[in-house]
Amino acid sequence: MKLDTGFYRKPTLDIARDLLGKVLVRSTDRGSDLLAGQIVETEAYIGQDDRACHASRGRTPRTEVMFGPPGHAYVYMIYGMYCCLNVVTESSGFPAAVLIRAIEPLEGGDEMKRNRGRDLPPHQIGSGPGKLCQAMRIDRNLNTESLTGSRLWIEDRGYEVGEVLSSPRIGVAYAGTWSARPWRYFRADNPHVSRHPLNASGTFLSQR
DNA sequence: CTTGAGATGCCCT
DNA sequence: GGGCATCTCAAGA
Repeated sequence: MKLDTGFYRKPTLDIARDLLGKVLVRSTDRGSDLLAGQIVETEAYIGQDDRACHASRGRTPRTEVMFGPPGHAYVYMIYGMYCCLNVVTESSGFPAAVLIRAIEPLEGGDEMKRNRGRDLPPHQIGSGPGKLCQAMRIDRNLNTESLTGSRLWIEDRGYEVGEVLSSPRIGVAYAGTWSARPWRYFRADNPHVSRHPLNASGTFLSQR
């Protein structure tokens, strides 16, 4: 069942943890089938004090959506060529969001592979915030989109999550002491997680 | 396996 | 103009 607004109006760390095992679903005009993937990795960005959070630099056109009501998409472009998907959390006026960092493809895997523009093994389709947006055709046209609408939403399909690990967030070394907070969450047993610690010791297949 | 460089557009100073 | 919540490819060990 589709998550409703109430799911997103909670403390952001709870949501980041609870989104693991939920299913991100995308409905597009092209291709009649849905694209769907299980969320296996997230990061929390919480408030104007959090120096890693885009909203820490104030209320601007880009960050406006984070100050708005929960349950909407915050999609921004990074490095000029990739997009990242966040879900806005907490209450209006308090800027916070959860970055979706990795998904395990469940439906439409072939189309996702085509969207990625190359032939890839399954664990490379959605193992990163830019990768999953490319795979599911998520770009800035979906910025501010409601997650209770018909183009992009998240479902609970009753998946068991198993062991959850946390770590500092990726790529925010500039954020001073805030960079050390363990606000990244990921499934311990899942090879679709980006930069999974087990990859280095060879338990999972290579990310490349 | 690892490391390093380059791509490339937008946001904010 | 500087820097960015990234990714891919090529080269080396």
